[in-house]
Amino acid sequence: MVRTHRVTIQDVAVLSGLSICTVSRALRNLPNVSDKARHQVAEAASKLGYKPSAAASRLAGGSTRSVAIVAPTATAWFFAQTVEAAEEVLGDSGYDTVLISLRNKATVRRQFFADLSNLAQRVDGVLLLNVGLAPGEVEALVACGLPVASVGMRNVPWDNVGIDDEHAAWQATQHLLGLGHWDLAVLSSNEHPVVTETPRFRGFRRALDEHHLTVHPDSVVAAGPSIDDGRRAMAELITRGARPTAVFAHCDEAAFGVLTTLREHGLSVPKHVSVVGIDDHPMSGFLGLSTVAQPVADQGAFAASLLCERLLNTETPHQPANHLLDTKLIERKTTRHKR
Amino acid sequence: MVRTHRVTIQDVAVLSGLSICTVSRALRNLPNVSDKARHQVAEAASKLGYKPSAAASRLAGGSTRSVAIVAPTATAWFFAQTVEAAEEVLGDSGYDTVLISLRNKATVRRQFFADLSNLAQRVDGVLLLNVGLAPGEVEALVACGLPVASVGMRNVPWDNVGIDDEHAAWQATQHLLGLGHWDLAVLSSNEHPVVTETPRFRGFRRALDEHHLTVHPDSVVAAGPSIDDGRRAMAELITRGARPTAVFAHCDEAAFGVLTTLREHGLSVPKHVSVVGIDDHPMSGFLGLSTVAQPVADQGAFAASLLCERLLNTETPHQPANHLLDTKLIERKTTRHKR
DNA sequence: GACAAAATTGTAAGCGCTTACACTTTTGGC
DNA sequence: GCCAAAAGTGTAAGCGCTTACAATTTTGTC
Repeated sequence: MVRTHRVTIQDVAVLSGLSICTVSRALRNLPNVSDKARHQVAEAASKLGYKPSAAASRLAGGSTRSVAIVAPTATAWFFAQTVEAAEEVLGDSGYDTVLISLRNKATVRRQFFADLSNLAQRVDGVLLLNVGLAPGEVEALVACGLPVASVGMRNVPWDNVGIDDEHAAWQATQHLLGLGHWDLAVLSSNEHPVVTETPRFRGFRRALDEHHLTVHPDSVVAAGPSIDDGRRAMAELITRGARPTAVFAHCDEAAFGVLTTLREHGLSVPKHVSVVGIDDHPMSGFLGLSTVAQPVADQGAFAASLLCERLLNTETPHQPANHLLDTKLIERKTTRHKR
Repeated sequence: MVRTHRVTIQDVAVLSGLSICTVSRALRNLPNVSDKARHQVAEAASKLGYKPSAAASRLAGGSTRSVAIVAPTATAWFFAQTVEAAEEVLGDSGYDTVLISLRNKATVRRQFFADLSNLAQRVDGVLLLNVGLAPGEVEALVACGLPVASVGMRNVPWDNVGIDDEHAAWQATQHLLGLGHWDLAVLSSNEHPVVTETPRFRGFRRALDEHHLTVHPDSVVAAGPSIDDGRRAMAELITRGARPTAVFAHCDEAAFGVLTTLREHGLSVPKHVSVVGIDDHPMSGFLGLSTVAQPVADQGAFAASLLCERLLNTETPHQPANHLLDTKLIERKTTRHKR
């Protein structure tokens, strides 16, 4: 195949008999272009198979036609689902998806925030997935000027889609308490600097409060959203001497890990210990894991569409909204009455 | 925060007392720059916190500093793992990762190949993950001029990292046959147009051949790499009236789905049916799934590093190599002797 | 030292697009 | 029909970088 010269806006201009400038405006649907011109341009462009150069467009002050998706880790089930759903929506709107995984590492995370100004010239917007923000980071994000949208975040000055995490955790915990358990352990997300300040932890605590129970520090353990982290966390709990009759894991994968460790220690579920998670992972049904179901792909797709909207009308002022999707407790076989 | 003017190469040139051109060369480690100049440039650049503009660099014929990772689907465990591992390596080499999921859809897939020339101007290279190639697609890829590397592919004119799929499938099947099973069913990847021509299917068939057994078409079913696909595939098998005493699934997630359906139908594993997969997914241990373990993240990281090497020396001619990593049969509890 | 060759550095012309501004044409009110 | 306002179109100046090629300096040889 011969390396044919790339089709530029110039070619379109010549073929349509108009100036580059008019072509540029027509292509981007800007005002002040006659219908006739628009038509000619559209025809010429499609005939030539013209695709604007992202680099040139960007350099001249236009858009990069790409957005960054930032996730605490890309391997967890929840993130793989939301990323793919978001990627689809973005792709349909003509945006490339630049994946940035923080790999659950503080250093990577710091690097990301330090490089924001740099990021700002490579993408048009940012989609944050459950990225726990430290003080000042919201400001840094806003300051870099990129439109932002997020999944699973709180009190942020941009559009967010999520579930009511506190409520979901409350549902799970309340379920356990309703079954007569009062010696509970909790796996809390390790993504936040302060484990006991995540919304899910708060929901857990609130449920205990309502039953006049208090949280024992030894029953709280941090875990990432993975099976291995769940395993380790439960093992840690046991090492500490905690012998809860029920465990609430902040996500199903962590709950799977908990099940694994419990079995390794000869503790049977739900006979000795009840376990509940959040997510409704495809394996949860098979394993009989009781959980609080949440729509996952929907969150990614929804947040991506909100971001696209922002990207389309950068000018229009906009009141950021927080969209909460429903969660539902699904009782299965890993939870039962305390004997 | 004040929107300060971006630091350009011009600023570095002025501060270092050299010309833009020399700075450009020094920054890219090109020859014909004195050590002294290199030093001054490096110092000035770091003092100003200079980062080259990807757009300008690209437009002027330089690189985009980003590569595309293309996966048949981004949600499967294997791909989430390899993508993250590759993203890390690429990131460390200064490349952004553009994620492209084919979403297991023929239309998306076709679109991707049709848009290759377009892709070529947005990224510097492509990392293909188990993308089944139709005739002509290899040529299309080569023609677009982008350096390519891949994971899990065969007979391709670029660097590849993978396992010996045929052998892995043979290992799994041989294990089943060795246990006395002769009525086998197989879940084969649906990603290829011809299900019975995937390497894993060939390994399956070869093992049968060696035992003078033949493959019955009703015992072959297509499935994607997901639990749900595995469920459906096994259900389909049962609907067809197949009553195999052992099932080989092309990946662990599909095997999980098989387990699910079997239980729904009152068939117990391994009493009635033996099941074996490939992967060694973190859940497989817990579920007792017999499987052929493969290094997963390693493949993504390795392929990414090979691609980076290609990217560094585009000029140097290069003999593409196929790197095969080892696999290992892990016998657990879902396989046992046929009664 | 003189001079050619080699090494280093600078000049300037783009890369393909956006956009301020100038210019031309159309529209509409009287 | 006339004229100002509105609408449409074109000109040209960059955006920040790469890269021929020209200009300059350094090196090495006799």
